[in-house]
Amino acid sequence: MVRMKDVAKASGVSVATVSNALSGNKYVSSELREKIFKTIESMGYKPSKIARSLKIKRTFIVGLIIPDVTNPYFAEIARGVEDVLLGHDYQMFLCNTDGNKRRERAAIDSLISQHVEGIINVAPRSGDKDLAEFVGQLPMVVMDRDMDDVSPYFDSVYTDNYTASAKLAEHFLRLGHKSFACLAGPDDVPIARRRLQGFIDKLEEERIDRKSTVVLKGTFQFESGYELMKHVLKRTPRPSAVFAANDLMAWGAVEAAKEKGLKIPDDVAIAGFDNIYFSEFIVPALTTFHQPKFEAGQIAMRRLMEKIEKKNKRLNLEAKRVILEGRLIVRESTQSF
Amino acid sequence: MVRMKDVAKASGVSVATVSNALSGNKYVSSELREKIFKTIESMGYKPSKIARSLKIKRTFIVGLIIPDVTNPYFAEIARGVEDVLLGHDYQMFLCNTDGNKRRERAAIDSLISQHVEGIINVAPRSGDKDLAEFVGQLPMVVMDRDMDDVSPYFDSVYTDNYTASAKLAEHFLRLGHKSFACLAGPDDVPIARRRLQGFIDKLEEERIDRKSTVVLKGTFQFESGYELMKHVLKRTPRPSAVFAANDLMAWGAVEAAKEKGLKIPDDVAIAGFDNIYFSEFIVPALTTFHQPKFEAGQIAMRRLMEKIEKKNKRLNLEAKRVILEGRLIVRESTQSF
DNA sequence: CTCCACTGGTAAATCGATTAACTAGATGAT
DNA sequence: ATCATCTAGTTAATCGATTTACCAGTGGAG
Repeated sequence: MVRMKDVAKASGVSVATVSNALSGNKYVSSELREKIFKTIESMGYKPSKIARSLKIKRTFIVGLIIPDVTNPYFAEIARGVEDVLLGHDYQMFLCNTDGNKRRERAAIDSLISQHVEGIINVAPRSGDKDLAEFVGQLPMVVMDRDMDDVSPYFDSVYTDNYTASAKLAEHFLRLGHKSFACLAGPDDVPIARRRLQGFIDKLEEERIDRKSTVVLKGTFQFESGYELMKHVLKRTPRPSAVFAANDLMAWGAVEAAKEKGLKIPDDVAIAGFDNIYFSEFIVPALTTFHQPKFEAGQIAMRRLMEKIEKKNKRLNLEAKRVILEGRLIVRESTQSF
Repeated sequence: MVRMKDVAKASGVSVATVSNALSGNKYVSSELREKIFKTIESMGYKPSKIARSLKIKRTFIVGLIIPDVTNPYFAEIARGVEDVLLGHDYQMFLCNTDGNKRRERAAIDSLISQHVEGIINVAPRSGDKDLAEFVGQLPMVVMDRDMDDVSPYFDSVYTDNYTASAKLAEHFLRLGHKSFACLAGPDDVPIARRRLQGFIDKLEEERIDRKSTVVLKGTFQFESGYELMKHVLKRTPRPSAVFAANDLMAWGAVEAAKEKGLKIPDDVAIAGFDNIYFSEFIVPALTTFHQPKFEAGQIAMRRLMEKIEKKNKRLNLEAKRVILEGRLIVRESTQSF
């Protein structure tokens, strides 16, 4: 491996001069600079980012923690994050947690000892106290966690899930539905609770009998939606409208309904949440609440970048919340056209 | 930040002893060891991987280069790679290239200067000569590139695309189809050429008139399949069977056909390639050639790990090719049940 | 009683960069 | 002529670990 020292010797200058020529931090005569660049080229010298990082205490690396890249929702966020990174010459460590608290914790620890400059933590399962432990250790932006209690510590970027699912409820009510099933997410995930609550509250507000609403808890995965829907379809009377906590579950529900020979939306209407890429194309196309995933990733990463800059200037940046604008998207799974 | 030096001072020993206690490389009396661990705990010391890397010349980081995580096919490979990594306490840099040669090149350069220990390069667009430049610089495993010419340089893991698509052709022929359309991948992607060739050759072998086969080139993306299919459906006579170069394109083709009010598979049969997770669930479920994506990621990563180990022992490991076993999966998009 | 091997620990060099402090020479103002 | 300033470079300390070479003390063999 060729080091800066070797380049210096070969071009008859000191390492300091090579370093200055490279960084432009101090003036180096164009004569020498040219000479140096030539030997760098000919020797195939590549500066060691490791050594550099050790000295300047910066790595230009961030960590992205998500439950699962295989989930199109998270994959799109990841692309948004990367999009911003690319322009800044940063690298990204990717960690999947499978929604496992222990793995999430391990990921954060590992990222910290790798000296990442910041972390984007998507849909964390860790409690606020767990996260609070890392306050001050490094900048972190939390996504998809719309509880107030994290915000004092870290920045957050998310959709107002409560209002969003209320809109879905409204949509169902407008269509005249009177009996409902909710395929909810895990109880310990804040956004899952919010989505459920927003939906339920709206129904109550409109004086729908609470007993006419079935609530089942699942895991945000396709299989989960499929299984829960099979249970729902065994009930009599059968609910006429099903709200799934995300598109993957809605999709599973659709499959279960089709298997039973039910017509969607006539026999049963189904809506999801997220508007993942594929929801437009499955049959029937899914009614859902659109979340700007790519943009959310960008926003979160830009915010993280700001925090990193500020931190390096020893400035403190107050924690901030960004509430994303989403929108209801009505498609064939709830309404015939 | 608390350094090893601080821990040493606080426990009244030298840094060497702390280091030895931590690594177990040299014997440290249990008395001291305990004391050291206690102060480490109380001071919240976390060893700097940067400093360690600089000294021992290892980073325990690998790079994964893929066209796009948003594509479920690559996402699954990524999970397979990560699965192996996790057991070895490695971290992974993720780079998306969007199939862009320049970005791929930039990714490799960046990864090298980050001192990754190896790279898994999935479906590279770079030519063999481009890649050859990195031979000897670091271990690399190439995936989804089934050309012989890369193999002398780097390990590779892939499916025998030629034989696989021949099987799909056979399947169509068995069903009695006589006129075909191929929605192929980009011409400069080796596996795209192989898939096309395998299909075409099998047709010829069975004396299908070449003129009855339409070949259109696309981009492996949903939209591309959709657009190409629209062109195909304008032709008279309309082909009765469509082979798309991957599931995403097949899916797009399905949508285009449905839009025209065509029945699948009766009016037109459609098959894809890859068997991505969702292909089982779309309607009609897709006939496709299954590739073991997660397992392929695991295999590639295990192989890379071997190469890294060998390299660190100054041993040379010959380049090797792993041909994966896939299988034909027949579903409703080609055959009514 | 000496010598040697062994044990448990330390001092200091090292990895490859950055950068503060310094220097030698040139230029300019008074 | 003297001193301050500027220019273009160098020397050496530093980042935070690992590891080689060394040392002091102990115990056993001869």
